Amino acid sequence: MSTEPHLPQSETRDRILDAAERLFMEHGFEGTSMRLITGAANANLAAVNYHFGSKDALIQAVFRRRMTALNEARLAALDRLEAEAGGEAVKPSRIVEAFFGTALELAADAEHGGNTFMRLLSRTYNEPNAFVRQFLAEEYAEVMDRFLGALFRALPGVPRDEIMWRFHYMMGAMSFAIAGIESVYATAGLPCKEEEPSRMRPRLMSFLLGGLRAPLPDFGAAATD
Amino acid sequence: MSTEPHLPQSETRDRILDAAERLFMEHGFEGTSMRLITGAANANLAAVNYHFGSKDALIQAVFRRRMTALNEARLAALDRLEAEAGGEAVKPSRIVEAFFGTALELAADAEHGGNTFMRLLSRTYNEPNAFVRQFLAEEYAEVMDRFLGALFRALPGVPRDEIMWRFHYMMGAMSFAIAGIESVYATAGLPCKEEEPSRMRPRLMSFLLGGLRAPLPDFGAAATD
DNA sequence: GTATGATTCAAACAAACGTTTGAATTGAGA
DNA sequence: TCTCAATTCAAACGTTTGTTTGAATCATAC
Repeated sequence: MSTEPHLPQSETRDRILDAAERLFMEHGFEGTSMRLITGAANANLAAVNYHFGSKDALIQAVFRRRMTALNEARLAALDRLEAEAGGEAVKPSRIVEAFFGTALELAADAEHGGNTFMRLLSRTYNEPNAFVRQFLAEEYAEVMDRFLGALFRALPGVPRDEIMWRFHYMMGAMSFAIAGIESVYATAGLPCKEEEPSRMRPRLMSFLLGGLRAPLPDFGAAATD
Repeated sequence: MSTEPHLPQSETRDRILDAAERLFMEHGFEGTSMRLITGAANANLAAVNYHFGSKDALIQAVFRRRMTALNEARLAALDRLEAEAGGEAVKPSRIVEAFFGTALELAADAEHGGNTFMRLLSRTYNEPNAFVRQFLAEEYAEVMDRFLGALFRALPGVPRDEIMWRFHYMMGAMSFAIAGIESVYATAGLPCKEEEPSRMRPRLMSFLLGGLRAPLPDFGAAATD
């Protein structure tokens, strides 16, 4: 109150961030107007430009708010594993657990918006929006370097291309896991009850590890097929 | 020319569909204006409304053009497998090959827009746009029914929930495989050369089958963890 | 040629967009 | 009470949006 200048962290700012996070997840960036955001946040239309400067800056703020914490948690988990291993290579399953488990924990937190954010993040992977992608790539740079490097060391016999692609596939599987199952199966007359959060983690993790451990593809045989 | 009324399948119509397909893939539905589409298609602004009626109708037309063929090819492949099996259950790996292999073949066709469309389709999974989702769900209904049913028969010991989730995960992995790897790893100083199309299929298929065959998750142990 | 239906075109429409403005309102310190 | 900065607000800004219009152009059949 005394040392800090004047950063009441305006309650309005947070309401706008929460509303924007949810609406971006539901309708995308271009599909969400400032009037929709400020309306849902019970704020004046001009509030976004006052607090953030522009819509683009708001988008970045929405990501920055959670992304930093997520990536720090991931790096901390990897640090812990590498410290335990003490020079030895960390087991691949532990590395995968550290990366994707951290994300799933955030996605399981529905009360503080973690789930909303992870669904927004999943959605954003497939939106080649120029500056959002640039922003995400910068945020991910160190994390990717560390985790892929750990996997390279853990799987010295496996080509690095192969590891990167499998990691990429795992990201896709996680993305869909978080997005939920109702997307396509809803109208199909199939039972599609939503996943209980505590079941998602072991379910997905088993699949991911199965995929990671799969035998290497035989390009020679398949190329002529 | 004589029996058909007047359907010259206006060359303009196709140019608009091609341009829209590509631009929707790059910028999303809301991020792509009619002026951008008609500009890229060398057509007049009013041409979209003349040939399709509205922007929403154009979106549906873009999907309908390829989706029907893709799903028919999938069903035909499954028909073939079931005929070969002659009453017996089809091997899970063959079922997965039929569903995802068909999609990958379309994605490998870069010349006639198949690749563009598959990337658009992947992107659309994560866009809960109301009426596009409805449209996709209807298009997928029969295919999902058939393929999941075949998997249920092929894996009688596995809970149906588990099969549906793993199929969903596989869709996510395929989605990311088609979208390409450069999304996140670009700025990270990692080698991220694009995949040669012929290598994508065995690479992804090996991962998918590894995930499908993974041991079932142990919910009991993990729930208390 | 002339008529007819299909297609293209430039121009305009109202609505929604992100942003800016300048005056109100607020709240704490002097 | 007065001050001053932070915040809110209604109103307007100039663009861009999807769509419509009515005349021009094209191609074909008579």
